[in-house]
Amino acid sequence: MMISTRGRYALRVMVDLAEMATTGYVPMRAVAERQGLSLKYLEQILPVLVKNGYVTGMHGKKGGYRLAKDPAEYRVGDILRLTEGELTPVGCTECGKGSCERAESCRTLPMWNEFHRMVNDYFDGITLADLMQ
Amino acid sequence: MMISTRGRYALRVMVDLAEMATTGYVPMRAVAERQGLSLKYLEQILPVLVKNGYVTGMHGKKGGYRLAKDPAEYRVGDILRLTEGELTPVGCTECGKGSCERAESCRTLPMWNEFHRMVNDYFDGITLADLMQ
DNA sequence: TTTTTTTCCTATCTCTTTAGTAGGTTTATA
DNA sequence: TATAAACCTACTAAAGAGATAGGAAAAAAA
Repeated sequence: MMISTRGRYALRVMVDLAEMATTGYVPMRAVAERQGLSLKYLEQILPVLVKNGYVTGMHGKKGGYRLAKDPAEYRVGDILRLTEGELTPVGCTECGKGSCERAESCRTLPMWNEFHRMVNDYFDGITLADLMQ
Repeated sequence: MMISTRGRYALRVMVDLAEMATTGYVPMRAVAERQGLSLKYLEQILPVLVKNGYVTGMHGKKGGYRLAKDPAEYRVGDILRLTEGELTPVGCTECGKGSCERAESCRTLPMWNEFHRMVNDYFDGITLADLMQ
């Protein structure tokens, strides 16, 4: 299983925030309840999104979260890469470095590289706006 | 990481067997050495391929393995599904059953389903023959 | 100024998977 | 009968998945 709950939940949260955009700051407690997810688990995922400027977090009473940009500005690929770590479906294509010394002669590597590209392209072609409504 | 060493090694072994086709039965010891893989680990993977008629195993001296069919007859997808278990990149699309009760209203599920289909189609479109030479 | 409500931070835990190692049994050839 | 191979089964160490838990900091309301 390549995409874990971290990335999937992050995505569901962000779509939820997108759909509740008019309501100002949305407390995560409400999102967790609507989505049937563990609040404590989500609290662990969200600071990453805040730090990278994807959502804005507001402390205290009347606080919560809201999207920092227009839903159409978010690529699903970016959100997944942020929450899951690099989207690397195969060990061979570990980001950047050619980790395998057999790379030159390997019969299967080109296939993995193409797959890696395909996966990232797929998710980069979808925005939060596409997932809404 | 979605595709583990089991499936990747199985594939490399089968391509190796395909390229050594003229040599009769090829002992796994030789394949392991050429590919730089643990013999003991491969010995654990190969019986599955034999049981499903992908390769033929021959006991004893002068024994070894060889492909049961023409390289063009093997789809990479089939080999991976056999050695890895179902190719399910996302928990939501667990084979057959709609495991999630939120399926109806889920904003992200269609994307995961489409992704699941894409992954399987990709690997089903490649044969062992495509990987050779 | 105190209470409440929220984000945020960090530690811990259980279960499963991954990637092997290890040792022995069976089978066929020389 | 010796040898070389497939085959079978158990074990293990490390990592990752999917949380739970407890509390600190901050901001608004009372």
